[in-house]
Order: sequence, then C-alpha cells, then structure tokens
Amino acid sequence: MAHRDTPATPAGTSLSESTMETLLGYRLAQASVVTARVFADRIGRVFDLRPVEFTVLMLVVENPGVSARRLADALAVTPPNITMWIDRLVARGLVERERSATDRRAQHIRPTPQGRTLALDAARSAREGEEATLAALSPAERAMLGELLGKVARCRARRG
Amino acid sequence: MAHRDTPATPAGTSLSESTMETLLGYRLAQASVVTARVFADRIGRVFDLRPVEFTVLMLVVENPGVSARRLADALAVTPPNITMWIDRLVARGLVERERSATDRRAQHIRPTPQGRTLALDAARSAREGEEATLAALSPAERAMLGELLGKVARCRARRG
DNA sequence: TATTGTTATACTCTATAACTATA
DNA sequence: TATAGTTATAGAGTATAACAATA
Repeated sequence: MAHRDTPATPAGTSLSESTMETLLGYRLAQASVVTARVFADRIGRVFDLRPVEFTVLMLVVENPGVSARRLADALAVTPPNITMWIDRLVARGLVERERSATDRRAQHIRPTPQGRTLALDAARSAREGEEATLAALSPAERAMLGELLGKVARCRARRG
Repeated sequence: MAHRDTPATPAGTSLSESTMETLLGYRLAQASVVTARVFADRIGRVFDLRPVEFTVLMLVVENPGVSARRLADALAVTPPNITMWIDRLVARGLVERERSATDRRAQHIRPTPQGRTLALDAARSAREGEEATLAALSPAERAMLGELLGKVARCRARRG
C-alpha cells in the first residue's frame, strides 16, 4: 500500500493557509467569526435580535419612513424575507408600517420609541463589545479597516 | 389622523447608515456581499463548490493529512457539519480519508490529484474575479486590508 | 473519563414561484 | 406592462443530542 506516512500538521499549530489568505472572501469570513461572536454575546442573547433583524431595525431608525424595497436592496435580502423580518419587528412593537399616501403600493416604515431606544442601546453595546474584543487593533487601524471595507462594499454591482 | 407626512428618504439615494458604519460587523457583512457574489460566479457555478466546501478542500490541499477536528476548528464549523462536507468531497473523489495509525479515532485527510488541481484552479479563478471586481482598490490598499482582517481574525477566542 | 468522528434530527435562514393591489 | 409587497413552499446551511470507537 506504500502510503506515505507524512507526519501531518502537528496539532497545536495553526493550519497553513497561504493560498486562502490571498482571497479577500476567506479573510472576510475568518474575521466575521470574531464579530459574529461579539454580536451573539452582546445583541443576540441580550436583545433577542438576529443580525439581519438588528440591521433592519437600525436602518429604520436612521431612515424613518423608508420602504421595504429599499431595505431589501440595502441588505441584499429578498422581498419575502424582508417582509418576514419586518413582521417580527412589528410584532414586537419596535417598528410600524404605514401605507404611502402618494403610492399606495408602497409603505413607510418607522421606528417606535421603544424600537429606537432598543436599537441605540444594542448598537452601543455592540460597539463596546467590538472595542474590547479588538483591542489588538489601534484606533487608527480600526478606522482604516472601516474605510477599506466601505470601499469594498461600494464595489457591489447594482441589481445583481 | 395627523400623520406627519415626513418626506421619507428619497429613492435613488443611499440609505443613511452612520451608526451602522461604526460597527465592524456591519461593514464586514456589507463587504461580504461583494465577495460572495464573486465566489458564486467564479467558483460556485463553475466548480460546483460551496464556500465552506471550497475552503475545506483548499485547507486539505495546503495541510495534507489534517484531521477533521482541526478543519472544524479552523472553519468554526461543528463536527457533524465537517463530516458532511468531507463526505461530499470524498464522494466526488477530491479528498481521501485514512485512519491514523497512531490514534485510531482520528483520521488523515488528503487531497487526490484531481482535488488538488481543482482547488488550485478554483483559487486562481476566484483571485482573478476579486481583482477585477475590486479594481477600485489599489494593490497597497488590498494588501493593507488583508493584513488588518488577519489581525481581526487573530482576535478569535480559543474554543468558544 | 475525555476525545474523534458519525448518525439522526430539528431549526434557522434564504430563495423561488405565484399571487394582490396598485401604478 | 411593471412595481411594491405578500403568501406559500422548498431548499440550503447549521445546530443539538445521542451514539460508537478509541484513548
């Protein structure tokens, strides 16, 4: 059988990932493991909000009167799904729907006072969690990283 | 009814996201929309590999003889799931399992020649796709971004 | 007793298709 | 005819629990 008895990568060491590291998608995924954990600890458990749910709420707070369509586009989520997430927020009294007077197909979504408070509390908590977890990065590095990620996000093709 | 007829954010403009932008998790998610699309176009459709599946294959290529456990840890995937992904790669003849001689619970996973070829082809294609899509970023910016993301990934708590 | 890996299973999230009501 | 939103439903992905084999 002449299997080479290659002494596999010893445990305790990190796996080699030199090729993967050249792919931005991989590095994003690895970095997201960290932020997802912070989110779960700081927002998921405490405020009972899923990532998308929190983002929808926060965007509604920052853009009161926004339509479901625009939220779906901003989050790259399909129309049926944005309906579901908004449903959940409405059921919890965090946002409200209102038919548009000018285009009766569309709707305006606005935060309730409770929704606004909860969103801002959650955001603050997440920010604190990230700061604590990412202490290895200087403020300048964090800022630079944010800028670069924003530049990547702006490479998104319209209407994909 | 005295509803305020606030002229909601006009369509055509981007949504305001100043608070969200202060959260690294949000920026990562937004940037991931771009890389996920590149992946789907360049790897998903062409090579019929899902993101996790591709990453498993690539890590096996770069770490021949690695155990399932270490792959699961590296990818933050649960043991049952890594079993499933490896099953799929084995079924396609891209990797092989071998019982460890020293610890008969564990196994060594190695790429087949076809697996190796396919992984490297896919990686090259993904890299080309990212370069084309992220042309708005200079090589220096791309390198800096990769470094910073690596630094974030290294903030991952062990065994969470 | 702890660890590697597997099976069985349920849950979450997302996508597609078909529908309504407006424009 | 096209668009905003909804419903119904299927699929992909992930998680938990229980188990087998080995250490």
